[in-house]
Amino acid sequence: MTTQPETTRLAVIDTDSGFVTVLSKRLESAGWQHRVLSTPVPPDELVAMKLNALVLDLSVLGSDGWDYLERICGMLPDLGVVVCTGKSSVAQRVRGLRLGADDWVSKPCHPEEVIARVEAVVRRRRRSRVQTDVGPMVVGELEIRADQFQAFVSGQSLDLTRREFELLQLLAEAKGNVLERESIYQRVWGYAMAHGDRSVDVFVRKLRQKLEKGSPGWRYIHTHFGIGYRFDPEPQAPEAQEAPLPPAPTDEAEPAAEQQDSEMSSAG
Amino acid sequence: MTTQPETTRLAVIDTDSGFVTVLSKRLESAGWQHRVLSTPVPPDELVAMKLNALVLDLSVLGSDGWDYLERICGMLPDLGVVVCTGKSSVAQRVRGLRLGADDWVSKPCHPEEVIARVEAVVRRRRRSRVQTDVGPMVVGELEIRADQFQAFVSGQSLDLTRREFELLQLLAEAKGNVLERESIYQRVWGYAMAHGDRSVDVFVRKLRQKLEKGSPGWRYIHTHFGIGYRFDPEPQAPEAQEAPLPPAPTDEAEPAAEQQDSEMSSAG
DNA sequence: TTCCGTGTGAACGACCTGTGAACGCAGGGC
DNA sequence: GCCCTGCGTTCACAGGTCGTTCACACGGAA
Repeated sequence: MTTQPETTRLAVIDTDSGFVTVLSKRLESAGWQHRVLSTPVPPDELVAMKLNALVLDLSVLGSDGWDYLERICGMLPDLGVVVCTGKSSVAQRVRGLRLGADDWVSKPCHPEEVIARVEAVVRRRRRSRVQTDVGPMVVGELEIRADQFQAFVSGQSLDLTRREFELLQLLAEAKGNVLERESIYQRVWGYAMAHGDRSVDVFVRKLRQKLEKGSPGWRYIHTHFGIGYRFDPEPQAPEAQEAPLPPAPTDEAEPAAEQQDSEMSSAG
Repeated sequence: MTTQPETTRLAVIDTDSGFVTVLSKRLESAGWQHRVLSTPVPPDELVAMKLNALVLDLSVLGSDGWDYLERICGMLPDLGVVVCTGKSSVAQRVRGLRLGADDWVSKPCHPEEVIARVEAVVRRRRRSRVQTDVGPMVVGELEIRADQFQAFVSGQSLDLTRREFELLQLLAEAKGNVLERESIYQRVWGYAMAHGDRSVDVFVRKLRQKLEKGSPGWRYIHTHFGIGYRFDPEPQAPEAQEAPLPPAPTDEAEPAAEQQDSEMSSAG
């Protein structure tokens, strides 16, 4: 779980158009955010790109290559750097690695291997990074904090259980899109949903209850009949609702619950 | 954290005596602790060696190589793995890297390059690790001194054992964030947590006992059901405290820094 | 209308966590 | 060499929480 999307942001500095084209195509289909640069970019600009990794052909830089490499690695210790360059000697490769490169591949090389090596570099960097920087997500009155496995409304926890939180997170990340039950189950529970399983429905109900309790006046989860659910925060009654108060947390005698889904169950 | 080993602990699994001899000699003069193994060692034993890195010739393992590689990488996510093997195809290299290897070198190769690549892998791992070492950390009534492997309350040691201290330090550094059991185990014990292992719980209990003894009236470790633990010092009973000390007003002494969230209280 | 999908409440059981204690191992003192 | 002590691991039990399941009521679609 804690599946934060974590797409990889990659830049390629190379002038070898054939190689770059093939690599780009492959990156495209893998869904990586990437950018091709044919000239050495000042380290400051690289910083601004917020990259995860860099594929660099040293030959683009001529004799300044070593300096550039060292500067980059010094300034961006979190950046994964894969040097991908033509023929090289052992001494050159060792020098590059010692200057801070994470890997060194010699052309000609297969794009798939380059990608696999970048993945390995990024994977290792991510794994050892302390995962503190997951920005909270704000939707409607909600603040969804992955680092706390919890959602808040004005600083107040909704007391979600783990499953409830994971469901909410999944729905919120797909904001606006309808998710089928099977897909939800698959991604939250981790395996295929058995036919007739109502777990998703039950959890949606629990989630709605807690959302309603913590953020009345908003509707977050919408049912799509015969399909599944969609997350989309909507203020419900534009007036008289925004008071940040929890006035009488007694039982839900919500008067303004207009159309459907109020309580039915008399025999409850 | 986990402190010390400035030196790199490396194992080499290979039967190529010529290569191994040259490599060993070079490692020797570089002052690395290393060990050469000519047979595949069970993953458990590798764990016990507390390695930083492993150089592995897949051909030693025959067709079990992939399994072995995957198992090792799964069990020891912090271990740097460099596959160093004979001829290989792109597909094989990609497979190895995807299974968790950090690098792949094809023989024949220069020992210096192998060392440089191991260095790069280990560096990547260490880089993000250290950073917050030196200054004593003050949280609540606690003073956590990494240089002493000990925590104090008004100068009085809590008599933490090493594991207890490492657990406390890890939790405290992640202050405010919920840490999953698996993550805690991985980072304190150094390898993947076996299913059903209760060690983390037991140590949390021991830690809580010692914290309660030394700093009653504060709660430090909070349980998050189904997830793990969170460190956040909270004064428990604002009154009835002897208020003995003016805790060093350094940076961290904020008790109620974050909005408190619910945590599902154990024992309460 | 009928059929099927969804909302709802409740109850059961599985799982999770706290806790105490026993075990095995390693190191130090005698 | 032997014993003692400290430490980390493992086991068993207790209590609580949470997830699943069931039965039924409601609502949309044919």
